[in-house]
Amino acid sequence: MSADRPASTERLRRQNAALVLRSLRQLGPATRAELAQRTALAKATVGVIVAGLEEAGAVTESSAESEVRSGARGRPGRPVALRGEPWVGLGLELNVDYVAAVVLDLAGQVRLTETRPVALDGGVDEAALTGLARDVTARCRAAGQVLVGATVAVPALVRGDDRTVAWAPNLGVEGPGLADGVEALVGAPVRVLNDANCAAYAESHHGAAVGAEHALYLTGTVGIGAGIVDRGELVRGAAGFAGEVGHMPIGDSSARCGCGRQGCWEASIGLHAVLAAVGMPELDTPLETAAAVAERAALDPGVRAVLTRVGEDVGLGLAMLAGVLDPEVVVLGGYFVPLGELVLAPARATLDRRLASAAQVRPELRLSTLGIQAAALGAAEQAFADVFAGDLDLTAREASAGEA
Amino acid sequence: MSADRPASTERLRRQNAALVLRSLRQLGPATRAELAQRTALAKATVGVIVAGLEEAGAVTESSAESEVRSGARGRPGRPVALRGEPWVGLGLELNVDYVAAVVLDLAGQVRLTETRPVALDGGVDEAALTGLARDVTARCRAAGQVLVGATVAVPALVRGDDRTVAWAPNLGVEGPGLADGVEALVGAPVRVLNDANCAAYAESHHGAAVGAEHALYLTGTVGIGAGIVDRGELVRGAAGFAGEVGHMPIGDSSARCGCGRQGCWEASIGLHAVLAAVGMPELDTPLETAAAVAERAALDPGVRAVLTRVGEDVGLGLAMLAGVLDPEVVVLGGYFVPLGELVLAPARATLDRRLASAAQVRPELRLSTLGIQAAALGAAEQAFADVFAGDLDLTAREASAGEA
DNA sequence: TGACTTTAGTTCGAGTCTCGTACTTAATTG
DNA sequence: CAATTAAGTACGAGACTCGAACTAAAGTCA
Repeated sequence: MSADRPASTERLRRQNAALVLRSLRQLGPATRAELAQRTALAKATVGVIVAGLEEAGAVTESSAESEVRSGARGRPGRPVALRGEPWVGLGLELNVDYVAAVVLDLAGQVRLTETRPVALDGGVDEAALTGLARDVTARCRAAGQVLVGATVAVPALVRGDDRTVAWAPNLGVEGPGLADGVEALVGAPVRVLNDANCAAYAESHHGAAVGAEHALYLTGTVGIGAGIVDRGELVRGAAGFAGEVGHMPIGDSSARCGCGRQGCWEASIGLHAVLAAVGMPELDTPLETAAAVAERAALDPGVRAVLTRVGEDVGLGLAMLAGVLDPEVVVLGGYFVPLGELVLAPARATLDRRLASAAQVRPELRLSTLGIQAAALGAAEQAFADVFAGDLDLTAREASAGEA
Repeated sequence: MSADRPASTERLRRQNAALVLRSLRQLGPATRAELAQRTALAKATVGVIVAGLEEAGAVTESSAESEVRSGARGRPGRPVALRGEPWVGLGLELNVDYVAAVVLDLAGQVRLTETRPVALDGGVDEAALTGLARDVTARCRAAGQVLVGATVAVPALVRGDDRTVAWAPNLGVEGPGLADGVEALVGAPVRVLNDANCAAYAESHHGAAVGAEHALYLTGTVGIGAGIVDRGELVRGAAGFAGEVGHMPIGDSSARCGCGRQGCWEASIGLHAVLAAVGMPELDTPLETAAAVAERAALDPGVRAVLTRVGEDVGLGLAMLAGVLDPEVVVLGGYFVPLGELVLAPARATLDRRLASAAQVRPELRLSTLGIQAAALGAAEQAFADVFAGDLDLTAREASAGEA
């Protein structure tokens, strides 16, 4: 029920500044007059806000390039655009077989991406992540960029405090240690989030679910996880564990799952289930493996049949999730991407059959377009969440950081 | 991503006033000094806000009754409390076998409830609802009460605009007609909402889920529906249809459902499934019917076995929902209430077995305490949502309505 | 070429709101 | 009956938004 904090006039200003920033981010550059229309703020107010943002380095007057209106009547406006320069957000991903980093600027442009494979020797390589974080922050600093925050995506249950790793089956990192470590390293506020949540956030801001306020993201490798976006925000649940869909009792009820039970969804649609059914070996990465399966499917009808069965089970689970959450778009990521329509088509068909009522519209099923960097990108975007919500004031930060 | 509207100083004030109102509602009466502490507002500001609210009739100085501090040192404070008097919210429920109304005051006290059975002749009796609405509003007006808004709960899919009934299998009321009709009648803003959503809202504000920011409500009669509360707010989904859980493929996969498919959850745990399994007839209302079944179960182990099986299927579905949504509390309503532990105990056991991971905590399973009026009560509470969110200013309303 | 029109952006004063400080008020304590 | 303590109020300062008036920069048209 709303934020439980008092509102001073200063907060008022931050909120309106954030409103302008959001407008610029979502609808693109605009003159002050246009901004006043879009935000319903008074022209004078917009003028003041833009001046402040300009001084903070958040926006610039985009030197009238492509923005010249052709046959305009009066004085031409000077379009204002988000500036990519000083402010950046850092997204990191710690996974079992790789670590990744994405640097995103305020304008939404990716400034740097790096992925490093990690030796698969039982645990996760936290050192690889901190090393990557150190390198990337150094490079940002060298380029005169200023971090507004960083977020680490991990394949684990993370508490609602956005710091504490509560359960990490494959990682050796429980507790708030990871957040603390990275924070010390990058010198900016750090969040830790579940990777599926981050990927969902990425898809809704940059990927296949742009424009959808209600989206569902399904990550698929060995395990299956979901990220839920409702009203543009992540649904986290009481402890922060929402989206644990891998062990829903769906699909082949006799399939043995890694968790020790039978009938879990991921035992039917996880990568291992597919490999077992088609008799193929696991390659270095899930994406390579899935690509190999897709290649084989082109020749082998048996493989296609397996994928059809998997698609049907995917559809079954999605029908359930669609009923519960009513998303506008469902994005499939992970190993489903290389398999494409081989899985998507039967999933769509099953989804249609199982929708609860005639009035319900089938959510659009799409493949992720962000690749392996989805989670890190979403993490970087998360770092800007406070800025666009008006909780973090770039103007006030000048003291702690010069601009270019 | 936040509200996309500009913030004026007037809105600022409304927000802070709402903050005070919420504090009074949730934490009870308090002196101005205490309020200042609770809200982090300045003492002076609280003074101004309270004065405004007092003038509007929203609060009074609670004549120092039970609120006297015993051995206090300085000047005693005068506790301020929400006033029940002029401002009330109206909740209505239109169902297949009854219509109900609840009048709730600003302080959260129920001022009036009325339930009227309706003849079961095929369709829903919209006239009964409008009649009830007319009577109740008349009585409110006579008592000098002023409606801040009304909400109608219906067993139907309602669009996100909170007005349009999109799909009502048993009702003859599609489109925005119902909202328009009631609005003309009561002379206050009217919303239409799904009944499970309203009941969930009621439980989280007045019932078994008070204090839980994340709750799940399961309504059970012939059909099964869910209401989802995340971060204190209803999760509605893209079209407003979230919570349609009755047709998830769970339980006995061969069970025939009214929707024409097999294996729907409500075909396993709905009232008809129970009656068929125990060979008992349906009585006038689901609650009476369930009470009869519970009575029989005390003597007949066969009936108990059936209810155990139902409980297990309930637990199976809840395990799935708990994984997806991670609620803190799950409240069972409808016909589950009379059955009580007969269903709850096996549901808990199954839920424990099926939880996705060791870190997850089983949500607390509770029975609804609000009875048949849950939906209407939640609807009434919804009418106050704008007030407590700071979107509706009671102070400004003086013009249109005197006070007692 | 030069007045006229049209739109963009700024300046300025008024109005609101919150906040901190100082002050008044009302109780208890010794 | 002071002294103490805490609640509530009055008041001025500061921050912010807003509307209106004003200036700036283009095109239009005679």
